[in-house]
Amino acid sequence: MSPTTETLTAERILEATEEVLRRHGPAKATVVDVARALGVSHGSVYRHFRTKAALREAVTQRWLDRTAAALAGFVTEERDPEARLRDWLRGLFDAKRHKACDDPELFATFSVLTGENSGVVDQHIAELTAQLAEIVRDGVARGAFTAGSDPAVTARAIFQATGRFHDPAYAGEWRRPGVEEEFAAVVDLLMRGLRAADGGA
Amino acid sequence: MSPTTETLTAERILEATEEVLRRHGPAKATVVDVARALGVSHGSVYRHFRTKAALREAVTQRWLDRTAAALAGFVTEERDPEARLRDWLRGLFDAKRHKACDDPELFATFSVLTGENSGVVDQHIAELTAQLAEIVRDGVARGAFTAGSDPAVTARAIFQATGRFHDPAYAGEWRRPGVEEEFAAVVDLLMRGLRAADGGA
DNA sequence: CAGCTGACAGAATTCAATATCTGTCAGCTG
DNA sequence: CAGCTGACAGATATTGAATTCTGTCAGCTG
Repeated sequence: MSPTTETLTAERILEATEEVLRRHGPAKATVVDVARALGVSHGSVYRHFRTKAALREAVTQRWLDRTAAALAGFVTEERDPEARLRDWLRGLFDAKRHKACDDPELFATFSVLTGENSGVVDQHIAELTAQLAEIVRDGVARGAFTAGSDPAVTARAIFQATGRFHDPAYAGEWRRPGVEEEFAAVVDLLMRGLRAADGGA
Repeated sequence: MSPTTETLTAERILEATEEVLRRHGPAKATVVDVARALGVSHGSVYRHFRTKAALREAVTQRWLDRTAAALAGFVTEERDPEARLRDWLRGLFDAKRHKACDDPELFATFSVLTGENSGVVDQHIAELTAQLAEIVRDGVARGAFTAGSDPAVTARAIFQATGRFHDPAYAGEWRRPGVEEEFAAVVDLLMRGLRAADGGA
């Protein structure tokens, strides 16, 4: 009765766990459900993940890593740093907003998971701000930006200042009319603060 | 047995309700408790507030109004607009942070209340951004700021960009070492974006 | 013998019975 | 008679007994 006869891998378990979470939600997804979906006993799942918490953490990490990977492209491009920075911020906002608006239940599920796994989230945020710092550093090197002192500090400030447009806590606001304008206003203000004093004029 | 023999006023009920909330927390504070604290029957409380929700809403508003009033001073001062803006933002951050750190339980209670009363909170935020807009408008008039288009839009952007330092959702972060620097970095970036192009040089 | 199974103990959740609370109102009281 | 009381009905919350889940492990299977 197994869905497939492939060997049981961590990857397949993660896949099944995501599916179970999608179907049952975070409160009712059990590891027995996951095992059933894979056609194995739940004891087998524990061979790959020490605890249910570890399994959920791994799913969370996978999810967050996908987002980070999608944004990495903007970092290495050969283009105007300000444009790249704007695109990166917009990319993050759009990605989150689409997830939140297209499938609110799934998004709520992952909001619960991220709430449970602050360590993984901290790591994710560190990765994102590192990407931002890279763009800022490049902008400073090219004379497009004036980063106060440390690009990493500036990057963190940019990330925090735009929190309303990527922190799941604010997901409810992303449907409201006017968010677009609010996003633009915040980004514009930040970009003006970031531009080199000579203004590129 | 009444604590006092004064007539029962809305004000006295609000006072007692705050006390009951402080003692019992938001989940266990009942209107019977409030009535008992005042030495009256709970029916009397309903003479002044149609529902328990209305009572809690009024308490919430009182609480938020106090914060807003404390900041209003910075708006009308005759000083460098940038300094006033910085002081206003710091004032908001310090006020919230002290409330959150000095009495975490009470702060949690009010976080629950604000979560219940989004209408009142929206009004409070509108008032705060109006104060900000006033400072921005003044700064533009004096040639200290370049507000992109509408001071109100800029004010909203400033408020949202500093959300991490006043939104109760982030209260947990306010104890961490480094918040001070993060706050400074965000505010500096915003101030640079706000300053007139001539830089006041 | 590497990997899986399924019975098991203790932890966590559900559910229904019970207790408490909200909001109303007829009547009391000063 | 303006304002308060307290009994009441329906709604909500609490409790603890019964179910379900997690995590382990001795033994089965290919």
